[in-house]
Amino acid sequence: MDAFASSSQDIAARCQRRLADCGIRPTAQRMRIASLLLAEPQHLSAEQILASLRRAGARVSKATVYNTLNLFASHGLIRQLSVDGARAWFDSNVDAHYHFHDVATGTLIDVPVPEVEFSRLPPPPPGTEVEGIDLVIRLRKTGS
Amino acid sequence: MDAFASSSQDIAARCQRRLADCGIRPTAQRMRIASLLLAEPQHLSAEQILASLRRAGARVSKATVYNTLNLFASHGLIRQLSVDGARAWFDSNVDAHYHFHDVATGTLIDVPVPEVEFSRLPPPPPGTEVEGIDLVIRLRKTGS
DNA sequence: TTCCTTGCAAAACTTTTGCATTAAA
DNA sequence: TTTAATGCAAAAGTTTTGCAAGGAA
Repeated sequence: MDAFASSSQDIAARCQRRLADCGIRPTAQRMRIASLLLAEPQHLSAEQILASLRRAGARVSKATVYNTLNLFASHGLIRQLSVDGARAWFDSNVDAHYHFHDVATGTLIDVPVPEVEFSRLPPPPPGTEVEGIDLVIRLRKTGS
Repeated sequence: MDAFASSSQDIAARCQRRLADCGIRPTAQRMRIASLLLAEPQHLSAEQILASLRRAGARVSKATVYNTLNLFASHGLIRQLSVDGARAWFDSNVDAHYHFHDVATGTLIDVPVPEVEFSRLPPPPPGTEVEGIDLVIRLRKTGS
């Protein structure tokens, strides 16, 4: 089942359901942020989200954007990425996957799990277990 | 050849040589930062380095620590890591390797390249080539 | 009402920068 | 002496927080 169904008019309805499933009250701001982010798999910064909503005429504050993103992330609706130290990226695709990172442009591209296979991985240290694997394949322009 | 030889008294001498090889003037502050960082493979934040040097009685400013770390990184003497969004970590091991990351404690542990084997990797998008692979294996305490 | 959410501004943090002073070659 | 590095303080950028006001149940 795909979290990003292709029908376009009822994104709001699906967002509302997903928030309800998490016990998150669907306020106007939260719905707008969810509708933007969960419309398709993408990577957005807090600032981009704020700018996009403001451009669309929404009344949202920076604090609410951050609060909401942290709230969503804590409920597993989105995932926070640390690819460069400069700022956080919020990934609306929470299925396991990896990333290409174009260092020059900053672009992030999803890499589906089946495209990477590990034939060998180290055992986690005693007393610990693997929570997840973050794989970033850094890209540069081909020097032809 | 190991960048971290085990003789202890001449760390300074080796640092001086490594700076000279990069054409970096070996000032007092740079030597202290290099001696601390390059003494062994480790992961330190700018703040940790500053605190450690001050504790040892060195006269160093925060600006110089940052300037120096950036300078070292740009010459490939150290590597800057982005594992959590909170701050940058500076890795004195510049040989290719991966990391374990204990999310609870923040601890980073090196994973040597031979302990990971990829049997499948996606081709880089057209016009790009792989610059490097950042692999972070996130760990949590075992829930026994 | 009662509790939760929002917005604003200020604060907190990390990192960078401008500029006068100091140290290195 | 000439050039580059340092320290300090201020600035810049991102994220968090305190608190009064607003909205939902």
